Formats: sequence, structure tokens, C-alpha cells
Amino acid sequence: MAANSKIEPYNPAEIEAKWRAAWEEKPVNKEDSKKPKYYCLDMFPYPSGSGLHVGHWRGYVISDVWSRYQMMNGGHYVIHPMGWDAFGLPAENFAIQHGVHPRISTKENVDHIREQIKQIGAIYDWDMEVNTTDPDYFKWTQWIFVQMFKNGLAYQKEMPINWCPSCKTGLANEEVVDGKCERCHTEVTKKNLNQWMLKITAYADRLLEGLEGLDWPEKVKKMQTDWIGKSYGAEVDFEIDWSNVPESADGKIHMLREKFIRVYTTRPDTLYGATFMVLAPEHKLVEQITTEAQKDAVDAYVKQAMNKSNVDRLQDKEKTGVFTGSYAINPLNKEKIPIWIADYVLADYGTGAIMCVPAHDDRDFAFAKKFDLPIVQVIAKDGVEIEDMQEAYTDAAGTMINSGDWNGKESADLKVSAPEEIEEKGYGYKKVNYKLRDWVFSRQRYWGEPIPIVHCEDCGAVALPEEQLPLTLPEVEKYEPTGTGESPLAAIESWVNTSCPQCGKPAKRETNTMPQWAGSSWYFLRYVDAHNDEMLVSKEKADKYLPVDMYIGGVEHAVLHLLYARFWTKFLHDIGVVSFDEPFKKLFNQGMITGKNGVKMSKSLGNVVSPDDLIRDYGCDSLRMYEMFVGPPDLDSEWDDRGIDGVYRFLGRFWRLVNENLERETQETPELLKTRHQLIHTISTRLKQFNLNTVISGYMEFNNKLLDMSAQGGVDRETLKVFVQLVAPVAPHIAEELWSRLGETDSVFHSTWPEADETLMKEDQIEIALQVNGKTRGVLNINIDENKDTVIQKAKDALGDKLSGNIVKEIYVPNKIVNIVVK
RNA sequence: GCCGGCAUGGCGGAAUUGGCAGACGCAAGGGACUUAAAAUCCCUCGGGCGCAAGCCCGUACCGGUUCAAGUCCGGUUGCCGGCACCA
Repeated sequence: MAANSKIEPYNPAEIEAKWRAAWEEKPVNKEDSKKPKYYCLDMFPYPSGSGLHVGHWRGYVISDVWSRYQMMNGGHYVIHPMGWDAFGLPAENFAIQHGVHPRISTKENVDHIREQIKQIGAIYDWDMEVNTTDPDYFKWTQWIFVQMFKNGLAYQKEMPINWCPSCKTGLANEEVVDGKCERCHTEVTKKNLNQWMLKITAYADRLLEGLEGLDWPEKVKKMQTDWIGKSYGAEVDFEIDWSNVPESADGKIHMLREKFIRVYTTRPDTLYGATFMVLAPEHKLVEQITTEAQKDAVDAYVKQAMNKSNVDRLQDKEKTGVFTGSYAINPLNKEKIPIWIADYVLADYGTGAIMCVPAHDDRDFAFAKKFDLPIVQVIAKDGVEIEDMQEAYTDAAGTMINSGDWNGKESADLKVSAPEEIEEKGYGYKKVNYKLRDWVFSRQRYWGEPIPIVHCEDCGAVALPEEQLPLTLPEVEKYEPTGTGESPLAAIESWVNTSCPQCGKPAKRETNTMPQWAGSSWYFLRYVDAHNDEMLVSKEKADKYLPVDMYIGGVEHAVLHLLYARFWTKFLHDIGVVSFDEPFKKLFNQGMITGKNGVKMSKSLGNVVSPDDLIRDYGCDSLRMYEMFVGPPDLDSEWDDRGIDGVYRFLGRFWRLVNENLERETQETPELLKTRHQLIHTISTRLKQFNLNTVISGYMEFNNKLLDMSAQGGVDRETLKVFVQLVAPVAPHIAEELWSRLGETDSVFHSTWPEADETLMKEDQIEIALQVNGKTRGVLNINIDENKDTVIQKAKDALGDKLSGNIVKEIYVPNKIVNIVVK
């Protein structure tokens, strides 16, 4: 059937320009306190100079589809803002190379990317726009820091921290990936610096417990759980046997000597099996307990361990270590056990010292084998003591042996009860530990929020009073990091020299800046009250519009931004700024769009696909739809330009379907009614479940079906309207155009999402499969919900002589299948 | 090493609670329309055997449970992701 020749062809450029202008003038989503709110948030971008590619689009399209769906389904006022995470190194490096102030280049980049993002045709409310580098914004970032300082959560500490020699700045643990800088992949070294730290560890338990109630991908929750790394165990004291270290040797006297070495263990049940101890090379007792004979070897080892880079320390799985010459006493069996030092023991976890149970720990086993130390099994594996052990038995499962009065107990029970027993006997304490470390918060770079602290000789570190915020960055000539651990700000004397806010004496400003993650740790709160001069967000707005209902972005921030933002939100909750303590109720991680063969799109590889040409050739709606159709939204997908032809052709046919039926006045038939409700049901279900790629295939399937019906008589107006509504979230421009052609005067996005009536969508005739012994041998048309006996009789008739042998069993799954088992 | 996830045509991918594997699309081939091309429309499209009706094989591999397995269970291999000496 030829298309009606009078129908004008689908012209996306014209339609999209028309509706872009109309929406610009009269936005479809405006603040309306009478409607229920829905907050759908994108992870805001860093405004880089290279602009957006089709991969960036995906997340923004997903969130816009979801936002528009929320507007229509439930009549929500949707908070859907966009902003800029604009502090950071690229702008600063650009300044170093070209002498352009980061403020200037950042503004240019923001203006450029804002225009690109507008191409997506999303319902962003630009009145809410925030920029982390705007003094009116970072005033509040600094304010939060001051509150943390006042509450003892921001503190200074001199310690060896992760240092990136290329970025010339300190890094948080979260920013070190495989021993390398998360940004530039340079090997991270250690540097001893006085740092500002944020006490995220004070929130370790709450950050862990809070995960339980969140509708987040399990993967992300697990990553955070592992990162926090909570473990249960005991701290146990081992008495030091000082007899090998004469007190007079280096002038030390007994009184100053520690009596015990304290260790942390998660396996107190294996205490009888501890046959040696190992201290971290940095442990404070190492010097004291080392005997004269071992001194040279120990000194050499400590020196070498200190010089090892993170990467070496990670890669060298081979155990190394030296004997200190001293012994300790196992508190339970009173055995004398040697004390070693080795770099496999970390100085900054637990107590920096461990008891070693080689029979039941892989690392201790490897160490014992290498240095020929005794191995004593204390848990029977499968009821027996292993002869000539080849690997450690690490399960806490089995009966205790070689363990004094613990013999015969179950190790799994003992693992739980031992800490208390040890506590009663006075050898130690029950103890919980975390892998999470405090957040190294200082950066020795220019383009970040200045830390609002003044150092006064008399008063120490003093926070700037609130009325002096924001503390803005001074103009500088040189942006180069010094590399010495000092910020470039330290060279600006006129800025550094100030007076103490407390006593008025001359004092110096803190010259470090905050890390990139500071501004992004709370931006989602600011959007809903972006122009408030009085506070970071009013109580009223916060209560009305927060927290975030749906957060959409890449998985790469699982333990960085998402952990920090949760921490800051909990803190702001505790000081009464907001009344909730989890910022993001639901999280969705979209998969990455890659180039051919799953290679990440990058400028240097030249495989970046720009949306610009595609929009020109196919239009925004086609690109939006293809972003959804390219693959399941949560998985990575390879971009293939050719695929967009498919959705473009579909939109052309959809255009034709509606237009060729505009004037027809087709009456609704039972068949059309049924199809309409099946369509509503199919699309709504898939949309709700976030199966966005199959939403698109659903459109295509029903469009083909309706085109057939159109050719055979026509499609009624109500069905067309419903179809247009269902397409609207994905392809808003064409939908709005067709909606108005169907005679509607208000926006399709102000219409109510159609509901499927299950009774109307039911087929009355259905085709089911006929099987013999589980193999399909034909199909059968039956009435829906037809009685079992009738169906089976029909099936037997239809199968006829394919049914040879005795019928053993007849299976009928209603409306699905008949299976006859013969022998 | 430990912990997760995944494995389906030439390609991207569909398949409620186990119930006709390959929806939808891309690419490819054929046809219609056209002076021609583009666009559009129609048909074919997992492999093998067969003139045909039809039969056999097929969801990484091996085995199991079941009337019935892409789906569940046990084992193996490969790929991806996270953690990486946290005691």
C-alpha cells in the first residue's frame, strides 16, 4: 500500500527548531508547589575544552527520558538541573601553558558545553544552574569546611601521604588506583606533609549502615562496603622478652621500655597457633627491640622498605623481612616466639603489628616457609591434623587442637567468643577495625577552593568568620605548582599575610586548596535554592524538594564522589542543615559508549563520535532514540553510526502513521482497542523496569502492526494519541508536533500517561506450541483460557500420527504449551 | 590471589515464575517503483540433510535435575569489572 502522497515528509530540522523555540519561551516543566516533586539528577560534568561526544549524551538522555516520564506519569514537578564541576587540573594546566586565567578558560568551556547540552533537548531548568568555581557557590563549600573544623572533623596532621609527582599534589586514598594517580596515571610516591584531613572515619559505621536502605546497584554498595572494610576481632597484648637487649647498650633504661606489643587479629580463635610476630618496618618499637647483632640488617631493611614505592610494594608478592633478635611471649601457651619485621605488615592499619599463625593464614604461611619458622595447626581440617602442610587452612571451620583448654571447641564459635574470653583473662580487648582512612583534603594547587583558615602564632589554626566568606583566590602570575609541597598561593605575600581573626595579630593564610571532590560533595543540595545568599539551602526548600529521587551517572565514582557526598550529607544532617542523611535514594549507572571493539572514546585515539553531524543529518530525536536503542542502558555499548538509520526510518514511519490517519475519522474497533492497550502495557512495563532499549523495539513492533491496520482501514485518533504520548519521553519534538496535529493545544508533557486496561488487552484466540516429548511438533490455535481437556483433545487430533506409542503423560500449561509424553 | 558480573546468528541485541530460542534493528541478498539513482515499499536471512512435506543439530564447554533448560544445580574454560599483603 503506497503512502499517501499528500503527506509531507518527516523533517526533523524544521520540527525541532519550532519546538525548541516554543519550549524556550514557555518551558513545560516549571516549579509548581501543588504538584508532587520528583528529583532526577545527572552527575554534573567537568567542562572540558574538548566538548561532548555521543557517550556523554547517553546518561543525559536517559535522565531526560526518565524525567519526562515522571512528569507525565504522576504529574510530578520534576527537578532536573544541570551545573558545572569546574575546579580542577585541566583548566590550571591550560593556564600554565597559555597564560590564560582558569576563570576565563573555564567560562569559555562552560558556555560551549552549555550550548552542546542544550542540543539534547532536555528539560533542564537553567535557573538552577550552579558552578563550583563561582564565589557565591564556593562560599558555602568553605562554610561547610568551617563547620567541620568547628566540629573537630577537619584537622591537620603531618604524615606521609600519597603524592603525585606529575600533578605535584597530594592525593586521597580514593584517588590512588593501582598505585597510580587516578587522573594522570603517574606512579604515586610518598611525601611527608602537613595536611588537612577530614575525619570520614568518624562516619564509617553510618556510611556502612546507610547503604542497606538504598536502592542502588548491588555492585556499588559492595564496593563501598569493601572500601569501608569493617572487621571484627581483638587486640591482644604480647609481653616482650627484653632479655636479649641489654638495657645499658644504648643508654635506655627499663622504665621507658614498653612491656607489651599489641596486635590486632580477626582470628583470635587461632591464638595458640601464633608462632612468631611481625612488626611493620615503621613500628615505633623496632629500634628498641632490635638486638646489637641484628642492628645492621634491620636498619638496612627499614631503609629499603621506606624507599619502596607503592607500586613496588604492591607488586612484590614475595615475602621479605628480617629477625629483630628479640622474642615475645604468647599469652596463652607462654611460648617464646621470635619478633620479625616485614613490609607486608602495614603501619597504618590495626596496631602496625601482627601475631602470625602460619597454619591458618596464607601470608603468614608464605613467610614461615620462606624463613623456616614453626607451623602449628590449631584447627583440625576434616577432623584431622594435616601432615606436611602445603598451604594454610584459612577457613574458620573445624575443631580446635593444640589449643590448651580450647581443645575440642568449634573454631567458628570460638572466633566469636574468644575476644570476650581474652578480655576476661586480661590479655586484650574486643576490637572493630576499618580499612577506611581519613580523607586527605589539601591540594597544593591553584585552581581550587582556598581553605578558609588563618594560622596564628598565638591562636593556632583559626577559621575565617562567616562574614569573611567567600575567601577568593588571588590573581597570580604563575600557576605552576612548586613541587615542594607548597601551593602556588604561598608565593603571593599580599594574600598570605593577614591578621588573625581571633587576636588581630599578624598571621598567615592557609595556602592549600581543596580537592576537586569538595564542590561536588553537596551541589545537589544547592540546585533547589541556587540563589540563596543567606544559607546554602533554606530549610523550606530542602524539606520540599530533597533528597534526590534518582541519580544517574557513570560507575567510576563509586568510592569517590558517592562516598564523599554521603559523608557530607550526613554531616549536614547532624548540624541541622538538612533533615535526611542519605542524599541519593536511587542510583543508576549507565554503561559507557565505546568506539569500535570496546575501546574507550578518546581524542588521542581519534575514535570520538561527535553528536553534531548526527543531529544535522538525522535530528535530535533520532539521536536520542538511538542512544537508547544501542544497547541495554546499564551495559557498555559499542557505537555504530549505521544503527541510527534504523531509528530514523522508524520515526519516518511513525510520522507517516499518524499523518495518514489525521483526516480519516476512523472508528475504534475491538482490534484497535486491544492493540492500543497492549501497546500501553508493553511500553509502560519496559519503561518502568528501565529496559529502555526494548522500549524502542516495542515502538517499532507496534508501529509496524498499526501501519498494517492503517492500510487495512485506518487507525482511530485515540490510539494515535496514546502512541504519541508513549513516544514523547524519548522523542519529544516529533511527539509534540504530532500531538498538536492531533488537535491538542496544551503540551503532550502536560497530558496524563495512559493506563493499560488488562481486560481490554487480552487476546481471545491464542497460538500455543504443541510438543511431543518436549520437542515442538506444531502449533495450535485455541480460545484463551480454554478448558484443559478440550485443548488436549485438540492437540491429539492435530498431532495425529506424530503421536506413536503409548501416552505416558499429558501436560498443559494454560495458554502456553501442550506437551504429550509418549513411550 | 580474593570477590562480583558476563558468555545467544555476520553484527547490536530480544526471550515473566523453566514453556515455540533468535523479537526489534543493522549489515547482506533478491524483487517492486524509477529513464536512472536516492528515498520508499515487499520478500529471504543460525547450521546441516532433503525435490518436497519434513527431519536432525544449535544459546562458551562437560555433566545433572525436569514432561520441558539460554533460564535451575555441579564442574571447566574464556572475557570484563572491583579489591589487592587491611592480619
